[in-house]
Amino acid sequence: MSASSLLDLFESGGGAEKKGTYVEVVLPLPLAKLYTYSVPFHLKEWLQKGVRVEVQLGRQGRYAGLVYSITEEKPAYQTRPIISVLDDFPVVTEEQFRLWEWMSTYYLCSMGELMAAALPAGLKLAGESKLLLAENYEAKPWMQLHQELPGDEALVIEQLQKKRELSLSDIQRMLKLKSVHKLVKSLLDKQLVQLKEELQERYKPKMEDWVALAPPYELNNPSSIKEAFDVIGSRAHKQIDTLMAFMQLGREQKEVRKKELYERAKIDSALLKKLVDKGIFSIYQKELSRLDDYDGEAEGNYALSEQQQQAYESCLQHFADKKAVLLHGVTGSGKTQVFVELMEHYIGQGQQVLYLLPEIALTAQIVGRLQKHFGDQILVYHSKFNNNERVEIWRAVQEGVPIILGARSALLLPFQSLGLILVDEEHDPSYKQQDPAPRYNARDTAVFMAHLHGANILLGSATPSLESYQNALEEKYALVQLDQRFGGLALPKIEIVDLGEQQREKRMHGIFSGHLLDALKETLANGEQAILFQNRRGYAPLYRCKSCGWTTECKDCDVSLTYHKYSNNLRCHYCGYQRSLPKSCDACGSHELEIIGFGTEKIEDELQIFLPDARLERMDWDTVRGKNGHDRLINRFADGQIDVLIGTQMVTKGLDFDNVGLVAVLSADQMLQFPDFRANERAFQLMTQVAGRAGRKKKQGRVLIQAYQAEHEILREVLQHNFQQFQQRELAERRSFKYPPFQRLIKIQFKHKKRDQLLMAAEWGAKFLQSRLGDRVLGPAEPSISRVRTYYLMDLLIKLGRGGKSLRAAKDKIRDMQELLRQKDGLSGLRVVIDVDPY
DNA sequence: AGCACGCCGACT
DNA sequence: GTCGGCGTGCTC
Repeated sequence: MSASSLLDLFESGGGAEKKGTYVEVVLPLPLAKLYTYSVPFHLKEWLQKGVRVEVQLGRQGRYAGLVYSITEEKPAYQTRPIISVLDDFPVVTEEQFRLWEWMSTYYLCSMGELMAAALPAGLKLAGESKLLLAENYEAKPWMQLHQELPGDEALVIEQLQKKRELSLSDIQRMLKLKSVHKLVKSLLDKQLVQLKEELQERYKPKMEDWVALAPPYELNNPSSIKEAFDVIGSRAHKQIDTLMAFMQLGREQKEVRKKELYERAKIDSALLKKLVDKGIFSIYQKELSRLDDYDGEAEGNYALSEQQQQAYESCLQHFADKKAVLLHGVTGSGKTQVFVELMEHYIGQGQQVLYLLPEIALTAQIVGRLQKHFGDQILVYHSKFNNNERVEIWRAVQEGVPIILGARSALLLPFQSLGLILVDEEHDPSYKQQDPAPRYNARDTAVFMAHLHGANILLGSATPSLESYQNALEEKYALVQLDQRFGGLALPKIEIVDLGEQQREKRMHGIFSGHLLDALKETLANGEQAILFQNRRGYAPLYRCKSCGWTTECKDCDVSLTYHKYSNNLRCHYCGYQRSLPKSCDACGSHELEIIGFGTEKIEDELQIFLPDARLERMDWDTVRGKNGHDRLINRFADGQIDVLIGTQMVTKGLDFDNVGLVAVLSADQMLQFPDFRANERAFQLMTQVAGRAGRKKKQGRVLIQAYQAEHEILREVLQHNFQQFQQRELAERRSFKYPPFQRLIKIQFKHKKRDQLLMAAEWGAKFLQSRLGDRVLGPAEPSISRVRTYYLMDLLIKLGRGGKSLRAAKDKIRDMQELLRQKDGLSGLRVVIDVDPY
C-alpha cells in the first residue's frame, strides 16, 4: 500500500460528507492563501473564530493554526480534518484580524506572515513537541498511577518514568489515538508533565518567597495572635521578636516578603524555619514580574511647565476631534512628561495605552522612569524577551494591563480597550521592518490601528519625519509644539569644524581636528563627559592596495570588507563573512596594503593616544552584544565611570545624561553623501538628535561637527536648530523630484543567484508592469550594493500618486506579476521582495 | 517551517 | 558505477 493511500485512510474518517463544516485556517507560514480543513462533528461545538486548532500540514508537520472563518462550503480539493481545538477562548481578537487584513493588503504580505510575526512562539507550537515529566514530579509505582489517572494518562506517565521523553507522535502510536492533544493538555493541567520546547527556552519566572501567618492564626484576630505567642513560648526571645516584626510589617503592607522580614527582625533562614516548623508561619511563592523588580523610591509627579501644560491640553483638545497629533518638541523639552500626563488620563478612564519606542531607545533609563510613575501598571515588550515571557505578556494584554511599552512589534498584541497610542521618536527608521515580511511601518500602521480601535494617537519627535510633518501641514494631523527646553535650558551651541581648512593649517591630528582635541581636553578637565558619534563600526571600512587600488571584497556580497582591529580580520557587514588579512594584493602582488577611512574602533584606538588618562568606551553592535550589554554600558556612563563614549547611531537614541559637556560628530560627510533620497533627512535627524545629548539639566552643552563640506546647507540648518528651514527646503525638493511624502514608493527587488536569470526576470517584470502602469515604473536598476549573500539584486521602483485607487490597482498588478513569474519556467530560484513605503 | 523529490561531486 | 550534498517546490 502506498504512503498516500495510507494517509487517505487516516483522513477520511467521516465517509461521504455532504454538508460538513470547514474552517479557513491561518498558518504561521509565508503561504499565499488560507488553508481549509474539515471539522469532525465532535469538534464543531468548540469552534469559534480566533481559536487555535491543531492541524497536520504535509507529511508530518503539526501546527497550531488560527481559525479565520467557519463555512459550510466544501472546497474543490480534498481536505484534511482538524485534529483538535486548542483554546476555549480566542487568542486573537477581532481587531487583530482586521489589522492583519489591512496590513496584508497594504504591505502585500500574507496573513501567515502576520501570524508568525504577531504570535509569540509559545502560542505557535509547531512541529514535534517532546513531552517530559514535570520537574518536581516524583516517580510513582505503576499501581498508584493507574488508580489516580485515566488509563491512557497513566500509561504515558509510566512510559515517561522509563524513557524520560516522548514525542507526541510516539504517544499517538503507543495509544493508537487520533489526537493526543486533549491527553497532553490534561496532563499539563495536572502539572505532571511539561513540553520540551519550554524547557529549551530555559525561562523560569522569577519567584520570590513571601511569609504569611499559617492558619489558624490571623493578624487581625488578637486571641489567635496570643495563641501564637503561647506556642512560641516565653523563652524564645528571638522568635517572639520575629513575630512582632512580622506583625509590624503586616500592618504596613498587605503582604510580607521573606527578605524584608529577615531584615526587620534581623534573623536568618534557620530561625524562620523554626517558626514554620512550629506552624506559626507559612512560606509561599509569588511570581515576580521583571517590572515589580524595580524597587526605586516613589517619585511624586512633578509639575509640568507652563509650556508642557499647554501642550498637554491642546493634545486632549485635538483628541476630542479624533485627530492624530504630531508633537514636535525640541530635544530636552520634556516630551516624556507630557506623554506621562496623557497616559494617566487614559488609564484613568480604564483604557489601555500603547507606547511605542524604537527598540534601541527602550533602555533601562526610560523604562525605569516610567516605572516610577506607573509601577506594575506598565509592561515592557521587546525582542529580547523569550517565548514564555512573551506569552505572559500576550495574556496580560488580553486581560487588560493598562500600559504596554514596546518596540515595533508590540503593535501586534491583543489589545482589548485601546485608548491611546504614543509613537515616540516617530521619525526613527527602525519603525520600518526591513527583512522578513511583514515589511510594515509601525508608525503608519499605528495610525490605522488607532482608527480601528477608535483610539487617539500621538506621534512625538524632536525631528519629525517629513511624512508626518507634511501631514501636519495639510492638517491631517494636528501639530503641537514644544520649542523650549525644560527648565529654560538653552539648546546646545553647535560649531562646524571645517576639516579642509584644518588640514591646510596642519591642525589635524589623525582623524581629530585640533579644535576637537582641545574641546575634549577642556571638557574632561571640567569633570564633564563627552560623546563621539561616528556612524560606522569596525576599524576601517577599506583595506586597499597602495599601488593598484585593489580592495578586499566579500565573496558573497558586493561590498568591501571592513577591517576590525580587535579580531584582526576583515568582515562583511552585510552577511557576516570573515577572513584573515591578505598578506599581499590579490591583483598585483604588492605587499603594501593600507587602511582607508575610520570607524568607531579606530576612533577609540587613536583617541587613547591623545587622551592617555581618559576612560574611553565604545558603543556599537560589536560591544553591546548580549542581553544587557547596551544597558550596562549606558549605566556605567551615567554613573560617571566612562569619560568618553564613542558610538554609532546607538548613542543618538533615548539617552538622557546630566553631565555631557561635549558631543562631537567625527565625520558628517558620510551621512550627507549617502545615495538615498532620505540621506539629508536622516543626516539632519541624526545630528540634531546626537547634539541633543549635550548639556542637559545643568548648563548649555557644546557640539562640534567635523566636515569637509562645511558649507553644506544641512549643516547650517543643524547649526541653527532650524527645523523650519530644513523642512521647507527638503519638502520642496521632494515635491519636485516626486518623492515621498508627495508620492508613494513601492520597491520591488528581484534576487537570483545567477546574474543572467536575474536580469531576464527583472526585465520581464519591468515590461509587464510598465505596460500596465506606464512611466510610474522605474528601472530595473542595479542597487548600489548589487549582490548580497550570494544573490544578485535588481530594483524596480514604482512611484504612485497618493490616491487610494491607483495604489490598489498597482498592488493588484504587482501580485499578478508575482504569480506569473512563479509560473514562468527557466526562472526557478527567483525571489521577489516587495517593499511598500521602503526606507 | 519541514520534508520529499531531484540533479552534480568523492567514494567502495 | 553509487551515496548524498542541498537546492526547489509543496503542503488544505
